[in-house]
Amino acid sequence: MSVGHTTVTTPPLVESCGDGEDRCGIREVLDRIGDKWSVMVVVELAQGVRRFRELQRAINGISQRMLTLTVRRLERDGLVTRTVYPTVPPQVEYELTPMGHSLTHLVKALADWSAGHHEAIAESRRRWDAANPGSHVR
Amino acid sequence: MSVGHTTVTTPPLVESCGDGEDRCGIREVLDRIGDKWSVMVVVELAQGVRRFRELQRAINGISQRMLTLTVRRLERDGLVTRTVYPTVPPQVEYELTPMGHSLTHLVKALADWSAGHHEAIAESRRRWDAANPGSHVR
DNA sequence: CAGGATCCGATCCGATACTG
DNA sequence: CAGTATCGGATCGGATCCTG
Repeated sequence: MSVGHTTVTTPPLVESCGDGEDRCGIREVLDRIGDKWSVMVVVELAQGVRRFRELQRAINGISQRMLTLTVRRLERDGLVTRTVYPTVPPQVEYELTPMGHSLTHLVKALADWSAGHHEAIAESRRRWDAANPGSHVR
Repeated sequence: MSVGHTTVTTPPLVESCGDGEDRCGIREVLDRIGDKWSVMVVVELAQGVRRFRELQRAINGISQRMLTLTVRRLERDGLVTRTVYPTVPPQVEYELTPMGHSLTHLVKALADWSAGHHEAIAESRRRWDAANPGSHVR
């Protein structure tokens, strides 16, 4: 029990964060899955092997360019394999690696937290926006 | 066991993702904590109440402007409370709300996954970059 | 101390056109 | 089908100056 005037402080969430060098490595993940499309690709590939066009059709709104960039970066990071079959027309299959699959647990946790709080967040935003009309924040 | 020529497909990771409307709500979280500084602020505030300058000193490299914007958005979403003491000079304290604290679990999971895979990712990148010299990806 | 306002370069991303 | 290449608008974020 903390008594008296001492400041209540919980132990660090992670070793050393907040430094510009990202020692805790969180930024590294966020730079990969924090972008606009990576999570969607991971979610889709979590259901099985997919071809390029299949991915594009499944992920509403993604452009050809962004899908290419996204799967390439996921491949570079070892989260996705890219298999080219020398047929005509060409056929390319994408699949999660074991590391990619381990990431789906995190994505699931993300989705669960979202589902559990997005209503409270929306409500908070409504109140804040009503209390701060014409704010540049948002 | 799946036998024969049927495609192996695992059940959906989340209900309905991949649509432009983000029904699974993942984007909502990512739009908040996926930016450059929010996670760092949450990590710092997970340790206790902080004043504006304390946050800025703790988070290496963050500009005044971005700290302001970041805490304002966190406040708007109901993850952080902002308490102004009408003293001179002014004193403003930031603190995680219960919802903000619940988010730290997710951040912890993020940090753990990062720590467990960042070496494998770095290695994968080295190999990919060596195999794809002069690529525009990255 | 805790910001608000402004300027401006960097990056992201969509649209479009072209290719093996 | 599965890309690559290029252009341009929008957004992000840093630097700087100013204020109660």
